[in-house]
Amino acid sequence: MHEPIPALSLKERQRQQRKALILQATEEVLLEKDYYELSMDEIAARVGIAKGTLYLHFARKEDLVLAILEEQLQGIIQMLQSIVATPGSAQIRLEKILKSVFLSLRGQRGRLLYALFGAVELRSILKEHHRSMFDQLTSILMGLIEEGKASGEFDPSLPNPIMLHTFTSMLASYSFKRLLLSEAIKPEELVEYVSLIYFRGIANPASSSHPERRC
Amino acid sequence: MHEPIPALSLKERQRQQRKALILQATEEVLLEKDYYELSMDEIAARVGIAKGTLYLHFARKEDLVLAILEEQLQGIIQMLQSIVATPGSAQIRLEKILKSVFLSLRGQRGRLLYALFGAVELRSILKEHHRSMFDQLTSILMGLIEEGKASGEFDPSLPNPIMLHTFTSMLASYSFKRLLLSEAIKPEELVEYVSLIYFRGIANPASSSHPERRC
Amino acid sequence: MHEPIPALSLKERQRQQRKALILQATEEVLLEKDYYELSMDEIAARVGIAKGTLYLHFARKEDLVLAILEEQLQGIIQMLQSIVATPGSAQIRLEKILKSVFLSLRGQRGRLLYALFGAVELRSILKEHHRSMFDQLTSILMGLIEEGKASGEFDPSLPNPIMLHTFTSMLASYSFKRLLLSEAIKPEELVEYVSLIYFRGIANPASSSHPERRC
Amino acid sequence: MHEPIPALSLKERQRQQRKALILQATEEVLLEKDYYELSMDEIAARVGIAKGTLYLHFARKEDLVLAILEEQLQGIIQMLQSIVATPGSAQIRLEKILKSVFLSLRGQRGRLLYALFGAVELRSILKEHHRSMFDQLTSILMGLIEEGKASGEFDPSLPNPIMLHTFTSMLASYSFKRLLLSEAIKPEELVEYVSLIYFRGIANPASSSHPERRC
DNA sequence: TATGAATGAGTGTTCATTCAT
DNA sequence: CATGAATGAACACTCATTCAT
Repeated sequence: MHEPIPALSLKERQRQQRKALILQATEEVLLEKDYYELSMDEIAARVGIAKGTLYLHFARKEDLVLAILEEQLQGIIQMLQSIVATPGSAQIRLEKILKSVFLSLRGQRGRLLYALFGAVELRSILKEHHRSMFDQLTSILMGLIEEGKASGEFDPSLPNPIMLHTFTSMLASYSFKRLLLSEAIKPEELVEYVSLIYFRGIANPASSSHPERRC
Repeated sequence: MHEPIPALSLKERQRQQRKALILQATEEVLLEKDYYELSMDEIAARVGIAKGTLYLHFARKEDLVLAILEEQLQGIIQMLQSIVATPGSAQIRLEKILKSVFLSLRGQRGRLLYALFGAVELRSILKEHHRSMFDQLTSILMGLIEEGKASGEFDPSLPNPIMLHTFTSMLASYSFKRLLLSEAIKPEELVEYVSLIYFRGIANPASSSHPERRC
Repeated sequence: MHEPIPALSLKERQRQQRKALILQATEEVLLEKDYYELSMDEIAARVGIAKGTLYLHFARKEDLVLAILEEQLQGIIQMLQSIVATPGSAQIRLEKILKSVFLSLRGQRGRLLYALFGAVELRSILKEHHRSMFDQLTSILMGLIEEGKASGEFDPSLPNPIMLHTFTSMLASYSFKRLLLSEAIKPEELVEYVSLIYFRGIANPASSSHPERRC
Repeated sequence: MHEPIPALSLKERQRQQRKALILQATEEVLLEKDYYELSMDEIAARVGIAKGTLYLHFARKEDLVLAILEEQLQGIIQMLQSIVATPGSAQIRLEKILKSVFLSLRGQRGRLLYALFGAVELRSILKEHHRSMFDQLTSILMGLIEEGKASGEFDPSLPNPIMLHTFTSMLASYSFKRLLLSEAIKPEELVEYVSLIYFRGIANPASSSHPERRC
């Protein structure tokens, strides 16, 4: 009489487990093939379940990919939040974010995200569906930028959206991705120089925190 | 009576016209769908010709898209070259390039290029085929950057590839594209601020050309 | 309660049934059209299933036809083997083979085999794939011929390959096929005379078994 | 006023020449590809004329192939007739025919004929169309057989159709064709042995012309 | 007359989705 | 609930044939 819930939860837990397995298998495949080459057959085979079973968890192929995107975005948001919660100036924390993203580019997560991003950019259905998560993402970064402005680190004459989008341009840059994957440069080095350019570019000219600005 | 050429040209002109119509229709569709959703049936229907006719002009779907990509890249390369040939400092010319690209983003050309770029990223076949054009493109920009370094405009301590890829990150940025398409900002304004950030970022600290660096 | 097999067999039986239906329909069509005119659409329509279903059983059109060829060749090989295992002289058994083939010519099997044979001759892919079955087939006949020679029935001065191929020329003769299908002659009669010619032709002149050779 | 015909003939001659070129090109292609791989495009290209022009000479692809078949059959008929007109016994002349056919098997004519034969056997349209030529062909051979019977060379108890079709089975045998193309045996040798078998098989037992029949 | 661009029905094959078991 | 056989619309591509020039 105490808890019918666990009994339900048991099934539910299995269900979630199965769902997680499907997502995981799909991610694996997505690292090898792109969205259009991804087939439900292959996913089912890799999970070791019947194709029909996939549809008990995800009504459409799209939903499956959407779920992965959501998962990944969630991961990024968490990463951002944990970095934001870190002590240090806005610049230091933005640098950490840059570094974290660039370092992830060679790993699964990074490659997966770019793969998804391509599909997301192209397919408006996907685009619409995650506006809120993207908004969350940008508002976290925007918070940091505002902080930096408030603290006098950043140039107050620059419009925030531009500072934000310039930053995200570099975060989500195919140019840098290619550069990193070509192994022509190490992520740490790239972060260093890109930060140098960006933060010099948005630095508050009135501030004396940058040695090269001193006389 | 002294031109056998026009007679030949008549048929050829019609041929080219038809080809242009196909390319144009394909471009239109590509603005709505991506490469994989693009169907030869739809293109034919939109041009108003039979499907088989498409294949008189392009042996494979790939070739059709490749032709568009080539055309667009050619256009960009020409744009870059004509801007590079313009008088002015490296920075001024890079700014012109930025402006030209951002201004094009609302037009067909810009959106088309982004659409293709997505596909290009995904399909290695396309990637291979146009490496030389991409190389041409980057070497033009690299030339400007080297010029700017030689003239003392740009920070000599920054590695050229990083300066280049930071620039292209902004040129080919989905963030800026979205910002512009959202009509939240005018291209001219965006160019102004992005230039401010980038060129401040890469400016030669030893140079006194930038008023905000003076004491 | 001691058979998990029937449960498995149920689905499997249905599967095999469906497969058999497809093969049968394909055979029917192959009696009317040749390999190139055979269309997956028509087969599906004739079986009364969707086109896609065909591909659950045969990955490619080729495989479908190959399966039929294999089936038919297997049947012939078994027929040959069972006749070879029969008592009697080599000549008697070769005659039985001739009779069996000629009798089958009016039935599906015979006509089907000729239809396939045409395609086999033309398409090297099919040719290669079944070389071993053809080899098996000829080696059975060759065995009989060698037996006949060893027993003194056949002329030892004739090269075996020629005796073999002369025999198969008559077995797989379009001329005889046409003659039989024209109903101008009964298979039994044809066998009788053709045997007379062939075995007189290859008879051992030194042997006294043939009355017409006696003085 | 004497002969408007030559003037017409000039055009007509050109027309026939063109037609011959088309036939020749088609034959060339047919030696490489089979009927279904044969494309009107390729023929036109090889002749060096426009595809539409083909249709001024042959209303359908089928007619073109039919014309070649006719041409080839005509050639064979002439060959048969010229051999029949030769002095010698029926057997000797039939042997010449066998030799002539086997020798041609490695050459263009032979291969072409087999290629056509495959298509002809399968496609009833072609089959119907040339019944008369086939009839001519068989009646020539039948004539020789009757001659041989009349002269006492051949066994009078064998039905003529069977003697005829046994002969054509060997003439048009895929088995012998393969044997010859495999270069396992020389045509002359094959003719020798096949003749031995066939003519021994159909020999008149009452006749004393065959040494091996003597006591 | 000769052309060759245009046609469009037809091909084999794929795959997300459904549903009877 | 899980299955996987069945579906059928969709796809890129081909080619004999037509016909305006």
